[in-house]
Amino acid sequence: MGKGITSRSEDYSQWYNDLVVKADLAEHSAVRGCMVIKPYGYAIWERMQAILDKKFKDTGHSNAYFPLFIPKSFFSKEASHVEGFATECAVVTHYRLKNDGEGNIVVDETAKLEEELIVRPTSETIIWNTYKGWIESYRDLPILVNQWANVVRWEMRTRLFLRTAEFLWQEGHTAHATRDEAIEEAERMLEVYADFAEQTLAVPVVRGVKTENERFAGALETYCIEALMQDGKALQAGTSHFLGQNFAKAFDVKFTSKEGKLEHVWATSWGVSTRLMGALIMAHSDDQGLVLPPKLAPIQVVIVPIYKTEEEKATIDGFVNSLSASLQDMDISVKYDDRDTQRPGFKFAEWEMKGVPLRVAVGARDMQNGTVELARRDTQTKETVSQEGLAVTIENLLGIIQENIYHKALSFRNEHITEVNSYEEFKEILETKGGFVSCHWDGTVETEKRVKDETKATIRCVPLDAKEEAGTCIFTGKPSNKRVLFAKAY
RNA sequence: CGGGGUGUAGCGUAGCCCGGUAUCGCGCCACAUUUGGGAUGUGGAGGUCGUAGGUUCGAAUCCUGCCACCCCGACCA
Repeated sequence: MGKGITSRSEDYSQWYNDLVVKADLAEHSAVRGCMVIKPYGYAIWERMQAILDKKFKDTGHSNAYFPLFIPKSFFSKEASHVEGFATECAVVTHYRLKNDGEGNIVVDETAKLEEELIVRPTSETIIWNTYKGWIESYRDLPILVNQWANVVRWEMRTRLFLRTAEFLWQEGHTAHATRDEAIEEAERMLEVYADFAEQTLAVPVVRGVKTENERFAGALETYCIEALMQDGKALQAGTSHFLGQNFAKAFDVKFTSKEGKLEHVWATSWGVSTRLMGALIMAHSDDQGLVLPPKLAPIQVVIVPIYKTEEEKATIDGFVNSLSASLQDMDISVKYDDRDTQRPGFKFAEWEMKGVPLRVAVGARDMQNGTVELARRDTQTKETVSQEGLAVTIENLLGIIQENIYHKALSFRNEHITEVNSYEEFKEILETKGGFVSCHWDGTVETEKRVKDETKATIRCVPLDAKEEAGTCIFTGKPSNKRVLFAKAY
């Protein structure tokens, strides 16, 4: 690796790719713009899924599954939604292949579909087409459904985890009787995401709403969480949309209210994807490799034995077996790396690369002294501790590591929110320091676009906690009543 | 999709300008010595040089098409 992450150099991209590959998370597939998620990478995704899924259930949602293919006509029903997705879809036009007689498999032109099928770029349309049949009365509402699925967007430019042609995600699609209830749902799910990012991923996020320009195609309001990466660029980590009645109107989904009136339902959708893996990697990792917060790490503790003879190994095995059992009782996942094909130093480096939060090294010397060596991945420090009460020591330390990783990321993020009051200052900060730039903006799409053209920075969000404050737009000088966050983004 | 770059063993590469069947390192296999931070020695295996054509007595090398990947731009979770 050897390329400094903290330098904010152009090597950052290369560093990221190397890290992903060397930490054994993913690789490019033979299929354009797609990726292969390798077992270790997928284990991290499964942790995310498990934790998020529980949060969804706890907030009253159920999982369901809808088709991968969406008839083209569904797409043209919601005008702004079409515009947002029309240019980036994979389209199925035929349903049969044949042998051309020369040993080549070719598309059978006679097997052309009447109506093309779109590989879902997101499922609003097919889900609302389905919900139409599920909803008649206010008694059928709310519908609180989530789907774990893959989606495809034919992106021009791809990047492992951050932007791949196919990606894994969850998408929640809810239907409500009232506007307020739908808004409440969208805000609730944003908070679920924000809490997950901060408490589990240890990635601090800014909660906010998108400007009209950056809003989801078909939404009235897009709530988002924005994270900051170590190179000073922002990353949208999750979104929750208040869709108003747009999809209900497009798909004619009506219900009879308590008052006996026929009304269109109110909708939300929300999602996070394997992009969170990218956020995790770029927020915490260093030149030694991945740094995983304990709550997410598939392996929280790795134990490496150090021995010369089989007798020593047997003694260590006995100790490790009982330690592992205690840790597992505490729901701490343990890996005993007793491969005799690798030396200890190699294992140390390998598990550091994979981001295991805590390493326990036990040798003959330790067995005599009744100690072990604990090595933290986050601080790269080592200490020798007693074997007595070790499981509890480890449990506590994992908690401390989780906190430390979060606070490190939090102070970095806070140091990289810079308030500016002039366009010169704005450009200066973007060029030299990066991060979020907090400033006044006149609220127009035009200004936003011009700033983007000139600086590549976009409005990441209008923070939900932005305080009322009289000011003037740094670009046009027009009045503004709150600050927004600009940044260069992934 | 526009501009630039790169494709040579599992990985990273030299060779290409100036054509003569491929270099080095890591990794891999065997054995020995090793084992508290990525071991060392000796021996060994592994390559349709991205792909399809063309030029040539002869192509990794020159020419053309195609494909993939990387970087920049437009687009985007």
